Amino acid sequence: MPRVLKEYNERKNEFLNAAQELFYAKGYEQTSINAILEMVGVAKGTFYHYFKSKEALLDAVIERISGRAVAEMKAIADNPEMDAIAKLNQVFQSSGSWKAAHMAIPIPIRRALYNHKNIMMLRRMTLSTARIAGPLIAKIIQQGKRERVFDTEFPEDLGELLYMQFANWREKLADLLLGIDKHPEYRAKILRYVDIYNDTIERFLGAPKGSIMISDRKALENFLE
Amino acid sequence: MPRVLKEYNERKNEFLNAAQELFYAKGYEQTSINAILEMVGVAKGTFYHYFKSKEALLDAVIERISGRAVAEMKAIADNPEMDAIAKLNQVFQSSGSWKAAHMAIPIPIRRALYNHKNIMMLRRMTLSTARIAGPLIAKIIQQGKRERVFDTEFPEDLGELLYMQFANWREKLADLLLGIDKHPEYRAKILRYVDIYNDTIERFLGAPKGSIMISDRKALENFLE
Amino acid sequence: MPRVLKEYNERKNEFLNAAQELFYAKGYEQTSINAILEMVGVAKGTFYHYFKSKEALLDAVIERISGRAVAEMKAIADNPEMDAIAKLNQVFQSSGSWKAAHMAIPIPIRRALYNHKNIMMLRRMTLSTARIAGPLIAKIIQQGKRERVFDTEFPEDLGELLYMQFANWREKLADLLLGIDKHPEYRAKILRYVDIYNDTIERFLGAPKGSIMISDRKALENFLE
Amino acid sequence: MPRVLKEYNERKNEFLNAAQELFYAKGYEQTSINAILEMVGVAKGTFYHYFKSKEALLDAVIERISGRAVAEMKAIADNPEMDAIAKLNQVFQSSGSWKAAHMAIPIPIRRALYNHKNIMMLRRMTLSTARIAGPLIAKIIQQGKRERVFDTEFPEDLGELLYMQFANWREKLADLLLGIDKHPEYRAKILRYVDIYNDTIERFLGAPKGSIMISDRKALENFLE
DNA sequence: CATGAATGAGGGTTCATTCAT
DNA sequence: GATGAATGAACCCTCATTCAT
Repeated sequence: MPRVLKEYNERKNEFLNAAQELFYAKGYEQTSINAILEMVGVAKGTFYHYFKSKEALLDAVIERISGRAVAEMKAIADNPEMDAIAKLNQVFQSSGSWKAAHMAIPIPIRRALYNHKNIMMLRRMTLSTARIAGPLIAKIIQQGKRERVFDTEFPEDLGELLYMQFANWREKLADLLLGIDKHPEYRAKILRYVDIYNDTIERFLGAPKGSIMISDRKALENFLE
Repeated sequence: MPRVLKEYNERKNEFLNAAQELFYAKGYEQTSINAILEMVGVAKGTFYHYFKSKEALLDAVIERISGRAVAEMKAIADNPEMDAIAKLNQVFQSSGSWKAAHMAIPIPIRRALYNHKNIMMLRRMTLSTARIAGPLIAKIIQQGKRERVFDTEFPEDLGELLYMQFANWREKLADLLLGIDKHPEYRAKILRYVDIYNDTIERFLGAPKGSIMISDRKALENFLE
Repeated sequence: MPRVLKEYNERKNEFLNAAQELFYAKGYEQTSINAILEMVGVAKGTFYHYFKSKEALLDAVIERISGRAVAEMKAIADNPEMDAIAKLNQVFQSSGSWKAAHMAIPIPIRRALYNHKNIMMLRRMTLSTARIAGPLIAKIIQQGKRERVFDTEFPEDLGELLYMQFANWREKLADLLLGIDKHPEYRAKILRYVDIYNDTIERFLGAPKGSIMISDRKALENFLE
Repeated sequence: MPRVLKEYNERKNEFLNAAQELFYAKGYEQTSINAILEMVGVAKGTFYHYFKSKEALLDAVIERISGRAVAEMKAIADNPEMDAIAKLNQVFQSSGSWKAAHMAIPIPIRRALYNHKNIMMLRRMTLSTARIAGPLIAKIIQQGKRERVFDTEFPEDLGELLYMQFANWREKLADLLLGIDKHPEYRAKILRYVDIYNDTIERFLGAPKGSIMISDRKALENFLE
């Protein structure tokens, strides 16, 4: 194999990209270092210049993903011009994870991502993100209390709980989406669930009816064609 | 090793028992067929008389567990003498999985059970149970509507969603319980979460304030000593 | 590869034999499990039915070798018909390790055995043997004291020390033997050393001049042709 | 890493120092070039400017150590003012290797040094030293013969043999010292061995009783507190 | 002289599964 | 039904060494 030299961070990113793609597609346990090596196109030993172990690679992948997700959220949460409801809706709707996980990703990969062999990574990503996203969302909720659109006694706790709820909803949605071929009735079910879900969040926060559109019904309807 | 002959179903149950214990304690991937064999006290080849593969064993374990959980629920749901609220509270509170998962199980095992290496099995158990428990709970909700204690437009969907919500709560609770040693403040957080959680369910169902005690605050308070 | 079934102990012995030969010839570190497998003619996984690890195999090899050496010694030491001097001479002269290590073994293997890459195993064999041989020899020395042919204050300690001395001498001798091609003068040196060595042991034990022939001069002279 | 230029020999010495320390502490095989590089604070490729291979480095380390040991001995042996017995006692007692190996070195390092994984290097050092030290000691023995305090027929051979004997004794002593924690009775054993050992050497050389104190009983007694 | 990314053969080990007995 | 020796692909990882810069 001809030797191709690259800068440290460039190669490291190649590893992260390859790993992320394969972990998504086949699951962490099911992805061999060999497969990653092959995708990056380097020799066996090269891996260990960049990561101490396979597990360290997983950590890095997770950290990168949740880091990116949080960065987006942070930008929204810190925007001084938006009101709390707009922020909340956008934090989730525009969340890279949402779009990325559901719309843009090709179906076979999506199918793999939510395969049960993959749950572990997904869960760790969720938890890792929640830890940072929780306080961020909590701040939005507090803003909402000041703006008198939210009414809740537990703004801090709700930040994290809301994010977890979102993550679970996302998984449920993915599940249903992937089952549509077999169960056409899922189409209607999904739209019903969107309503229930948004409604639930409103009750959660004591927000005005119809204000929360964490999951965008319109976008979904379009997607369901 | 002396050859011990047993009835087909007896031996099969021994396999299921051993597998369940080990899967709980160490996770599915981390449990080798060898370990199961050793626990059952039987030779290598014997395994394949009972299960086609390791994966088939997992399926059987999951099926058995969710079958048991559902049987308990069914008995409660079908009881003609209870009102809906009592049924709902008891379905979850007395749910074998709940007690089993949190109170009776020794800490190290609980720690293992909720380790992220184990999530896959837990998730599959939850999904498997939810599929059957959903309609059961839906029936209770409908009874509640007839009794005018619940007020919701989506009784069918809520059955399943409620169960999933419960499962997520259970995981979150386990997480917090296991972290108490390191973070004493979790003690207070857990009790706060119980309130939030019960409150959430009430809003979910449009139930009277204070009626829902899916998670029993008193029991938890005692447990937290 | 066609499957060949053997009895547990037979196969285990095949492993021990192959390992011993290869460890001797190339050293422990330099011998790959693969090489052993190839020599035994079985598949990779088979190894781990018999030994928990490569290190466990080394332990077993060492134990077997020193076990055999000691068994021979024990037979001599326990012989009620021999006097102490005869026993002492025979314990070492007839010691399997001695003959095996120096006379019968083909030169290239002998060369390898005493290669410095191999010292570790040799040393462990020596120590392992010494631990058991020490008390055995001590008993002979005590018999010698009773027979008034040995005169020493430390019969117990001398048992072990004598064995170690012997082992060192054996190594030195091997060294010289292997150097004979390059240094013809070693021939004379070896014979001189035999004398010195036997003399040393006599002084060690306070034995009569000429009584000790731990290393057999005659045999060596013959060998040196 | 900033590039630091050093004089050839200075850097080479840094390599030797690092290697010696690590070889002692972890054994040759167990020490990776990487670890040495890290300790020197220099990049991968640099190593091969100074040593052709890892083995060449070991050779250099051994050569340097035995060179130093011999230099000390030589100074004593060539001292025209000392008598043979004083020289002999001092050659060993003051031998850097002795003090270094037993008294000054911290226990964990000593434990490592005499670990069986390390024997190969130790043995090579001993042999390498013995080759040069032999004739030196032989000269002292001959001086002793002239001074009529030694009485032996083989002064030349005894030089080397004496050194080897010393080396073996040193290893045995190290072994016992390291076992003292577990076996308190070793304390007495060590002192007994010192006596036996010195006595042995006297008989070896035909030296007056009590003249030889190659191992210093007093120093050891103090050390054993 | 020095760097450090890259090599790649090879290491020991695991384990679900097969099959002759 | 049960045994357990045997399989072999695949696993993760190590490390002395090379070489473009």
